Amino acid sequence: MKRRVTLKEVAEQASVSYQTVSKVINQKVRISPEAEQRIWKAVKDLDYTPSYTARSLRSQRSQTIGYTWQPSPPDQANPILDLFLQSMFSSAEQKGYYLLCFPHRNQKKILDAYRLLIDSGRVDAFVLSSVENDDPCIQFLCDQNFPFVAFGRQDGDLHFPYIDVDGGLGIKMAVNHLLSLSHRKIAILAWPLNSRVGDNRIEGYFSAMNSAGIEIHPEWVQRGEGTYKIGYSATMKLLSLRENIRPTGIIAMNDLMAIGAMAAIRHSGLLPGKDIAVTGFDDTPTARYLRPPLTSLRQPIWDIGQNLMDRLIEFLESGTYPLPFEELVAPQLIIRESSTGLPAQGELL
Amino acid sequence: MKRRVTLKEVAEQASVSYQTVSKVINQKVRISPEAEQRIWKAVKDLDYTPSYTARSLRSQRSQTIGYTWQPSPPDQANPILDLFLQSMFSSAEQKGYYLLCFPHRNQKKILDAYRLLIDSGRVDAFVLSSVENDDPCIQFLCDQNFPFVAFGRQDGDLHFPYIDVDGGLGIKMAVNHLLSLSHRKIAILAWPLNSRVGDNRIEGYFSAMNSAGIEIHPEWVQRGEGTYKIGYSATMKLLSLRENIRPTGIIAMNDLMAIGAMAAIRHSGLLPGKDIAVTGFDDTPTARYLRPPLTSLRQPIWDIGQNLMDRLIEFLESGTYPLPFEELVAPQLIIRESSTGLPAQGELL
DNA sequence: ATAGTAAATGCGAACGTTCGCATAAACTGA
DNA sequence: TCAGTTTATGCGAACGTTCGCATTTACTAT
Repeated sequence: MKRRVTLKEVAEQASVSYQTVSKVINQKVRISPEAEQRIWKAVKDLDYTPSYTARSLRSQRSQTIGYTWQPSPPDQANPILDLFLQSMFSSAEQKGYYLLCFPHRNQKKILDAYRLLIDSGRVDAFVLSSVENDDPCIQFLCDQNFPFVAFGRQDGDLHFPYIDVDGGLGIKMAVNHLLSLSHRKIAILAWPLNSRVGDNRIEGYFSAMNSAGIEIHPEWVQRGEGTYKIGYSATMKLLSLRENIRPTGIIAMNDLMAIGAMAAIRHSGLLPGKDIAVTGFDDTPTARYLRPPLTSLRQPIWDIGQNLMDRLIEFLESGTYPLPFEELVAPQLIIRESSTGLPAQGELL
Repeated sequence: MKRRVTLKEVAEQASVSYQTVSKVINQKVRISPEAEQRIWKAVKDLDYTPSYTARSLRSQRSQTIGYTWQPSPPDQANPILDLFLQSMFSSAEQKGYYLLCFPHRNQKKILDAYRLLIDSGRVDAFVLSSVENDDPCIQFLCDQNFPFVAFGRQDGDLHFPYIDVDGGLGIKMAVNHLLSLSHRKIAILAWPLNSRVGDNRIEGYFSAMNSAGIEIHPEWVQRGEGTYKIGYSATMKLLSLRENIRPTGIIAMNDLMAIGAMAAIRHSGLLPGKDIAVTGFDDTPTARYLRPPLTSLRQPIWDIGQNLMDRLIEFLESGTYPLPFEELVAPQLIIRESSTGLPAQGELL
């Protein structure tokens, strides 16, 4: 490991004061062309790289953005957040920022982690994802007036810059899709009460069904954790309803529940897609490889990550957030055989 | 945003010099109990947190580890690396280190990124993954004598600390599994020539087949990128072989190719699992939800990430790597219906 | 020519630590 | 009791920058 090249050495080589070199490098001052020439040459010859540490000690900025996310259980990896990460990187890198990732254990410890990162001056801002109502982190960062952007919104009085996917709209699209295929008895596999994301999404179901003038039978709303198991058992319940209210279409709030639903349908001697239409949410990589391939809602994750990062950096450098301060984007319905019963065009062989 | 609390303020409050406070905090010195008491009280009262930046400027260490990985294409997310990341975080956090992630574009730019991170003093070490032969990053870091550990090995003279999964052993396990099910004509969907990982894995195929005294028909070795499409088309070729050499078992080097293989088998009017046994590699989350569920090789990613990180930090703090310097770990064969034709015990409903 | 302004560069200080050495105080043992 | 040793604390410097102000030099306009 070679020794570090400092400003002073560059200055000596270029026969100017080291402070002048600093100014030239940061383009803080106009200087005679010859001197500038000399300085850049010296920088290049010596292969000088500014010390990040010294720079941020002096300027009190770390050029680093903190990010944490819910680790998904090993057997249930979250490809969406993987993509989200990548998109943020690619955006941050171009502007000369780095991402500092740290793990997310229980809610109590996470606040300490934020505090430490802020107090020790390691990060200039945060990105949050998987925002829920009453998320203490949001409250904390707002209180501290520390810069951040969020992937996900929150009900309530707090105002902060976010981008979120309009889950209600997404579900509405799925319901309308089934309606257009002449389904009338449509059930939903929803999340437990009082989840912000879940509430948004189910609202879309109510609204779409209402618009179509369909009365929702209470049994059609099944709630539970978004697991395969719940999807399976809830669907079994639905299929055991008496014939005149037994659903012919099932909307699941994520792909995993939809997969469970399809298994339940098959085990009941029915064909998912043909006899009962199923849709998921997230369009996980698995969706297209299922039998039948799963109709699902895809979120524009890449754009969201890039946008969030761009806005955050814009704020850090200019002091104001670009508009829109809050934004809701629409997911895209990817139609496959699990809802139509027909192989989709251009899909896998 | 409140102003930063510094050592000097703590010192004043505790009526000692600020350097003494520093020493107490870092446990560099013994001091009278009363003074120590006062100092800790002041630290707590003022809610003092050392400035990370100042600290690392002075001590020339950043307590930060750099990590980069190949961004997987959006439609083909890599849940394995997601898990790998998490395991490293959880290990690093406990020791007070952070992970700085940065994206991985083309090979040329990545070297510049390493250089910048090193020269600007932002990281103390790196973790590499997806190591290939002749990886220029490894060469570079070895040349610079900059600390790093790798997930993956390399053929050649370079010595560096790594952990790798024994892919050859994994494939051997899969082949032996099929042999034990009385398959004799076993084909392999392999990667293009001259991929280190691919070469290791196919070696296991050759070796297992040899040990069983089976002569490998050249057509049984199909090569191509590890995509669904290649898996599909290669399997179509295999199925069109004349009956006496048409394989009854197919080993794929990743799950995606195995999925393509199963689709090809089904489209040929055969049943994967029953008529033709198929195995994959990686045990992606998708594997268990396929029809039939896919037999696959699972890598102990979590342990690997933790181990690598522990060893790296150990090195940073003590100056020597704990043994073993190089380690090969075995994957685990997860047996499901795609190879046996029978529903596995304890699997999904 | 001469004050007045603009442009080019230098200088000292500061950011908040850690580190080694110096010093003062207290304690040992004959 | 006094040199010798240990223990507790303080002090100055350094890490490599950036920043604002001071200074010098050159240039304009009367």
